[in-house]
Amino acid sequence: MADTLTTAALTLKDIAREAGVSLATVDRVLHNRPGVRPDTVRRVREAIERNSFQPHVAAAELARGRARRFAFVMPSGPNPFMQQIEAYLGEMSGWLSARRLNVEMVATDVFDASVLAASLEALSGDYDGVAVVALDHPTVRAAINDLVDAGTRVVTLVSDVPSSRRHHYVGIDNIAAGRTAGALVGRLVGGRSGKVAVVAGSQGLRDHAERIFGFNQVMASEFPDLSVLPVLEGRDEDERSEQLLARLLGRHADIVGLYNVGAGTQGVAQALNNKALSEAGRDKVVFVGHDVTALTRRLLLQGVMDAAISQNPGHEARAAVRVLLALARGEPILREQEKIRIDIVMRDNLP
Amino acid sequence: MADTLTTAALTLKDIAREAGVSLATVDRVLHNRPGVRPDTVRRVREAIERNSFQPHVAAAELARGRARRFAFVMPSGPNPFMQQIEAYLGEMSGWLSARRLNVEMVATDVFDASVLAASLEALSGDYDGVAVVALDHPTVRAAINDLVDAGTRVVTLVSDVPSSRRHHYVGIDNIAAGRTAGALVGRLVGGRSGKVAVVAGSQGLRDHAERIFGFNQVMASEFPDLSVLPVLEGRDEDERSEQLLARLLGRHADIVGLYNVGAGTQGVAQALNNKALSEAGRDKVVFVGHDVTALTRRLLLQGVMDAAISQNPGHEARAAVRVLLALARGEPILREQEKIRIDIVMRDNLP
DNA sequence: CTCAAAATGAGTTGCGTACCTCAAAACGCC
DNA sequence: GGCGTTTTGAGGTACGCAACTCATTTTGAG
Repeated sequence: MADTLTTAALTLKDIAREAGVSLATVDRVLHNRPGVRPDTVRRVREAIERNSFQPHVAAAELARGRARRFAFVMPSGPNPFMQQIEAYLGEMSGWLSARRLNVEMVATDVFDASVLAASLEALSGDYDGVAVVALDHPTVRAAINDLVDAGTRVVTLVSDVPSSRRHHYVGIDNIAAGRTAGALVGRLVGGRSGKVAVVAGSQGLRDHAERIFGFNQVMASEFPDLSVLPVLEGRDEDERSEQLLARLLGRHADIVGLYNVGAGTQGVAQALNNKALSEAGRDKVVFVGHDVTALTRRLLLQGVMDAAISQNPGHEARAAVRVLLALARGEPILREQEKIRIDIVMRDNLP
Repeated sequence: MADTLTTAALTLKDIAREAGVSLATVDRVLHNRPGVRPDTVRRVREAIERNSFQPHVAAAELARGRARRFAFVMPSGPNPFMQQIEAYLGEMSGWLSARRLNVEMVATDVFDASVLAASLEALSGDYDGVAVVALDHPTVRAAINDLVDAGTRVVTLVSDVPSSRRHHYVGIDNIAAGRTAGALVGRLVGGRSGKVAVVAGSQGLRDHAERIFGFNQVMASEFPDLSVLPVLEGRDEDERSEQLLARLLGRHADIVGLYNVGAGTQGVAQALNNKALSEAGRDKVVFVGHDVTALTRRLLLQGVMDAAISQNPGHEARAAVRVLLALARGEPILREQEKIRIDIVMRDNLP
């Protein structure tokens, strides 16, 4: 009836006895310290395996004494999504200090490869772990690899550098996110045929490019009645996005759907709400965008926006910390837990 | 540039000095032990506040010695959703044993109030925390309250007993889940008018009843062109669900949408796939159901199912453990982290 | 076989807290 | 003021591990 999921609590002493060596030797093996014969190492490792021994986290943490230092390297501009991540880190402060973890925010221009790389290099040696919103660029990749070589744990956050040797990526699969947006626009348009507009920050940004790729994939294969118009590059700025989109809406009377890939949501919404349009008796344009912010929340409730694709910023913040901590402790990572999901948020499941 | 989120590491000794008392007195205050004058208690509490002191989790954990025992009281039947929860708990076994946490599974008939209550009462005193998939019934409520009074931490899992004094509920808002299902069916039907079928396990189950309530709310207010047919009670059984639904589909040629509230998904899908129907040249029925399992995953990929409302079972399992642990340690709960979201899962964002 | 180098054993200290004991001091009551 | 009671102080031990020292044993090269 009662089925236990955990094993008895062994200690290092038990392992030492099992392996027929002293505590000191087990300690050497456990921490990869030199001066142990390969054969002895094997014996100790086997004893650890055989008993599926887990060092007591609390004891290990207590014994090492020094606190751990983590750095979060984030964009300096006023980006609501990044501000949310910071806010959620702030909410964890009690959790962090109870574990003697120091988390520092480092603001930098993440869009300038050399500036970002310099910021990363500056952290070398001082930190146990670094989370970075990374630009995918050779210079940045090199800086990340340098950090890793220096023994610092590195996770990329939101935006990945797959070619680097970062230990982990905390963020969503942006191609799948684009596909999801495509499926939503297609389905919510509801059988009408017509054109679909796409507004992005820049196609040079890896995440935006990937989202557009996924979006087009789905539109082409599953919704032949909808044709996707060339991407508007709004640079994530409200004014520019509004102007570009307004012009496009004026030119094409049969736009039935809209995918806003990045920020600039305010401008996009404004262009859609334009009086001239509604007076022309047009159908509502299906509007799918990204992220749940105060603005998109309002737009969803008002019905201006139909769905938001979201990556939970709180989850990302906590996952980054947990992954860095697990890496530093040498604990396994709970992949399922740290995986960031693509959330579809509509009015009725607003978090 | 670098902004730290945590404070200096104080110890109990520092607090004792600050408050002008001895370590022993601080300890007494911290653990609500008797024998301290109210005035002294206040002085100590103030010193703790003033320095926002946090006991070192690792040290506390190490010092208390004994392992903690948690029990998960779950339905005994072969329910895939519950099996997933168990599986995810199994995946945590390393994490658990590194923290000297013992988690035991207790299978019982959660649909029989007196049996469930007896199972709960039997746990009294032996466990630090209990997570229970609870039936909302006065007898169960009393059993939960008894556990709480005995000092055991109790969280309800998946299904809540709001009137009890359980410390926390780990699960979704089922009314909102039903609303979300309604919005999805309504939107995905795409402007067609017709009838909508609803299949539930039983309207006597609190979560099913709440989902249906939310579903009807949205259908009535937002989709006047769709009329909801009386609920079919399939008792979460495949065969029964299939028969009931097949009969309904035969009677109403204009069914355009279907909401499956609980399990029995296999049967529902079979009824929809019936040859007789497809040969009649009917439109596809929009099918929205719950939970991502091997089956619903396949149905989504095949296009039989259009969307699944999901509560992440892995998240629920981990959240339950974390909440119990935080409660036992007297740590604050990260509400944002432990909140279970209503996930909308379509083919392209299948996890 | 010899001897230096490598491997190992034995032991210590300290991390911050929980939990306990015992003695001393402060207190309130008559 | 004396008494018993309550409150407080002082101190110790234990938890499991990291990190270190130093002595001792084993090993392999010459």
